[in-house]
Amino acid sequence: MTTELRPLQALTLWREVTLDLVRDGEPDLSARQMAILLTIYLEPPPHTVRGLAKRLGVTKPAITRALDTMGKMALVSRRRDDVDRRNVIVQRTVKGALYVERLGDLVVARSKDLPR
Amino acid sequence: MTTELRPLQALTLWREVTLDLVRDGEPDLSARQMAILLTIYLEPPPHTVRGLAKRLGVTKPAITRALDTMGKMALVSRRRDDVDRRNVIVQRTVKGALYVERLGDLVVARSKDLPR
DNA sequence: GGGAAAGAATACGGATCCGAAACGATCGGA
DNA sequence: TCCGATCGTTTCGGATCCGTATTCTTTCCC
Repeated sequence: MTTELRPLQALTLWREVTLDLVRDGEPDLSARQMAILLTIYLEPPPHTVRGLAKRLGVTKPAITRALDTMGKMALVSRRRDDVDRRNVIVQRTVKGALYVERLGDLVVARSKDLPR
Repeated sequence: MTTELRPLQALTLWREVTLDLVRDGEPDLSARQMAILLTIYLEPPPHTVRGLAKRLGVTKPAITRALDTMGKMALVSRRRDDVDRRNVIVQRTVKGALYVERLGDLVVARSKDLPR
């Protein structure tokens, strides 16, 4: 189906899910980090630093930093590309998959209870 | 209607809207800032620092800082409460209303084009 | 009137972020 | 082989963020 969100419903959904993310105690992901994480988990690999930078419209160091931080959180990992050793392949992790899965459930749950 | 998002649709929606926010050049709002902004614009006033801190489950200085930053961006403004001069009332602005309105349109637009 | 309580802002040390620029490693074509 | 191009990381100065603790003003109540 095509969903038929209206603006007030859309904003309410966005607010409630954001509130859930803020309240759960985990350190917040920045918008960039979130965009990177979801891109890695929703789009087919491989994912490189350069590719992500281009897709997000930000500089490469911004991607490197975000991967550093999310790497410490174990949400993603990095590996050298054996074919072209200049490349770094960004990989999924179990913890990252769980995080993304939980976010999906959160959005679904909040979308079920919106104002008419 | 009650929307019937499925997890993959929910995640795709979240990703695309987040990507839009990252790409539009404006400095990103943190999750906390976003939660504050949407609370101010979606819930009936008055909004105080303490009330927002309690609702978001974060400390008061975190709210003060977020209001400082969003105040510089002209997304919100602050005014002393004349009735109880200890309180600060957080107020909406034209620019903030436009920002929120645009976010709503963004979510609506992205929700119209989700995978089945 | 005076002290406790409440509300918001400020100070602090430490962590993270930004973009631009420089740097090292690797690849590939002449 | 060698030299330019590519890729990712690091460095830099400056800005922002965090929570805790403190300060300042105002209010409330005995």
